[in-house]
Amino acid sequence: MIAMVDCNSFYASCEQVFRPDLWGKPVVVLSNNDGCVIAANKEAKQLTHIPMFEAVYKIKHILEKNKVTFFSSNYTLYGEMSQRVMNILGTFSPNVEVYSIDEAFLDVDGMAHLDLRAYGFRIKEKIFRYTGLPVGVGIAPTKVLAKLANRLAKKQEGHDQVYIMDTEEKRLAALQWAKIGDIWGIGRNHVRRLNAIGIYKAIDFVKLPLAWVRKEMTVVGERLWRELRGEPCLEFTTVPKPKKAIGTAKSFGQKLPDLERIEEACAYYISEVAEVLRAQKSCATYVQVFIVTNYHSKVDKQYSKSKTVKMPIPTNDTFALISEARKALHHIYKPGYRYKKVGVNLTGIIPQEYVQGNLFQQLPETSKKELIRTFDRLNIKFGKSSVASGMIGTRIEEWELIKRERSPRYTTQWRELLKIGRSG
DNA sequence: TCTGGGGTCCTAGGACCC
DNA sequence: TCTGGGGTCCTAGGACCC
Repeated sequence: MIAMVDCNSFYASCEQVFRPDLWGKPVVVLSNNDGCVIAANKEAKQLTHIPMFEAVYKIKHILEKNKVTFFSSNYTLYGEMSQRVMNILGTFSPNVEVYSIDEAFLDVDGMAHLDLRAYGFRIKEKIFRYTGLPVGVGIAPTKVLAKLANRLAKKQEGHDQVYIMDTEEKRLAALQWAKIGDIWGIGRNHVRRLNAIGIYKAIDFVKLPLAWVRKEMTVVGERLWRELRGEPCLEFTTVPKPKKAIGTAKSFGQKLPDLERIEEACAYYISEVAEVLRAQKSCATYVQVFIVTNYHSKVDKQYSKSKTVKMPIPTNDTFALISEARKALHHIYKPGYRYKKVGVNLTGIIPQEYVQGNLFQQLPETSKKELIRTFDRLNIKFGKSSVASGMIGTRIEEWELIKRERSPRYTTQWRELLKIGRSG
């Protein structure tokens, strides 16, 4: 059996933990650049039926009328709260697969002697007591069914956030209950195509011939189909695999027509991803750079282009990567457009000890590697970008994204600790 | 005027190589 | 009238997840 534990309205809940004055009140969290709504707590969802990913400026009046508190996203806080939850889960099973910032699978095999229902409640109660975060728990024979059990735990009356799918009757009842789009892995497009042939419930999906599923939904669909029938097909991976791609692409705080500012943002993003690359002790073979204009705009001319370049030798050296990325950017940049975003992507990622030089280009000598290591240590000690490539420039405020309503980083910055007591 | 970011997996076609 | 087979690399797009 596999348990799936998932935090309720995770971002909104994190914000509320530190704001008792907001308990029981509607709260939403906004995307980067405060562009749209990415999380809403139960109260906010009930109150206004706020569609997720709706542009903030379109629904601002609804938020204000209903006194909904909104926050810019504070990933430092969410990431750290997530670690606390995962640490607690580690006390419940030796095998935990962290699936996302707010979800994990627990291997519950070999715990047949336990009362799984009581076990589920213990997880829920311990996490709440230690972190203040509410979670739901679903336990079932496969990952896809555990996700479904988790959904039942939250959506059906009377389960109190814990649901155990431990019999064939319960599995069939769940499939009967679930709409096809409730299934993990079946998104908008597959729902449309399945509806078109008269499939609306999960139970109808598992009755489809496998050949149809395989042909129309590839091997991915086949795995879902089998998992829903109780046959495990998805791996359980407790040790996270090294990333195959590391990228970042953030909208600018304002539209940028000129190459100079875009170059600086590009260099900055490369510094960020190169740091992640070094932290996982890897090197990248390819660098991709892309630029886009605002595709929502009806008045602006549209343009987007990407370019991938191969590094002479796979590397994780910020300076080497910036220099190649810059060439790629020059290649695709065209004047006369208002750009909204530049993105970078490192691919062809290999462990750093596998990097091979060639006859004409030597691997970076030890002193260069030591320099980069010092670079990373300084930034850890004194904060992000304390030392950086000169290519980043000094006018970050002209392109960086906007976070007007960010909450304090309560758990990671001494200066932003929660204060309790009378002011003054 | 304002519309997110970071990922994975799969498929297919074109260019090119031998 | 007839026009290979096996492979890599790159790009692009579609689907999905949180």
